[in-house]
Amino acid sequence: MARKTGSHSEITGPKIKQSALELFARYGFAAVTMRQIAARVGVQAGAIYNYTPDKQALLFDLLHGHMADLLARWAEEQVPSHPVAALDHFVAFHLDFHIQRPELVFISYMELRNLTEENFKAIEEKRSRYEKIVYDMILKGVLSGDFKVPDAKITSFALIAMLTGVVDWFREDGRLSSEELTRQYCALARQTLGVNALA
Amino acid sequence: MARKTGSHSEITGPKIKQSALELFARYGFAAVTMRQIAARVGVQAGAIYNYTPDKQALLFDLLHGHMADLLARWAEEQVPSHPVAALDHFVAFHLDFHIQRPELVFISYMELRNLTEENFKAIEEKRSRYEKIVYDMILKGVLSGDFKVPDAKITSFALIAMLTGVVDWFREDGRLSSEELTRQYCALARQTLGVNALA
DNA sequence: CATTGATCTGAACGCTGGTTCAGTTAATAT
DNA sequence: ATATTAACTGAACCAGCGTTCAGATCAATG
Repeated sequence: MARKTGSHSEITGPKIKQSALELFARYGFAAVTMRQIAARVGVQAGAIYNYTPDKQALLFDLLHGHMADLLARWAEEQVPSHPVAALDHFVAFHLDFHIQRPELVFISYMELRNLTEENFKAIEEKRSRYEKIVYDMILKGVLSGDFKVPDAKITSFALIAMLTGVVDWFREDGRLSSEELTRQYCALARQTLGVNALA
Repeated sequence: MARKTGSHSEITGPKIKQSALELFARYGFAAVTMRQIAARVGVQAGAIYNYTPDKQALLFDLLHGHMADLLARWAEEQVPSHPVAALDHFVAFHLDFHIQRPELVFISYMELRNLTEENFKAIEEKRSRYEKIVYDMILKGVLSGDFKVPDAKITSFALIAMLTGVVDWFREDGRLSSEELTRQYCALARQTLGVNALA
């Protein structure tokens, strides 16, 4: 047998990406085999090579696509000019974006070390761009006097870690709705940045 | 050749653990081979099996030892009774402990999924114990009126994520001393928990 | 209906993985 | 000195790895 009825490039291609994502997230890049991915797609291992040059490219495409998507989405956002409103807006955006893609968030942190050096640099560059967005936002609020923080750089790291850490425990069907989650974290983020804090 | 001059069980044993730790942290459990570990120790792969039943046990011992150490150290601490002082104490303890073991912290998060089910449960149980300590601390402060937080459970996760995230970027020889770091994070943690916040 | 090209199979390639073990060596005890 | 044993080597085992490719199959085209 070869080529099953109804199989198309437009179906198999995305299915491979999706299967790779799920398996990488669950077992880790190094622990996942091409045959496992193929089995999940319903195809033999060799067929994958019609869609990707190798296993490494499969990982890189996922991570690179994720970061590109993140930056593109943020670029589309209409960010309020007032620092506190901008913070709320960012918290809502960041949580929403990350909660919708827990697997991508997971492997984006976990599998960086399995990238070749040049692939790693490409991802790192995009990550830095995003961190700078947060840093600039905080710095603006500090300069305007709306935020009071010990150190803008540290706070930017702390804020990102705090928000991104949510994907480790948040479940759509859990105790909290995503709206409620956003509300709580907006309040928490304001406190962390010292909004309304005494001089 | 066999048994090199000066080789002893008391030396090779710890060296294997240390080498495994370093390699797991750098390349990931699944990507590291027994031969790599052995080479770093200066021994053949087979020799490792005089010290550990298999690769899985090597990982489990590292993770389990780490969590046991964390809980044991905390149990030794003299924690102030006042909630804000207790918070400062915890922040200092947590940062200090984690900064001194970045590799263990790293693999404790990364490699959980490479544990067998029962090994995973053993680690998870200890992790929950630690999280409960933080949760209880926060709850006490909320009840006493010293902390103002949107949700004690969420805040405990956020606080841990914020603090533990430090190992991703902190370097002993960087811009910040560890004392300075602790000071900054004590201030940040107080803000996050709403110390001195308006009703 | 015949042909073509995209899609996939199935088997193979060379290699490396974790693990085992008979045998060798060096430290210790007698 | 000799015997004993803990510590280690070196080779082997087999299963499984990523990847390749000649050939089979199906969908689409003219």
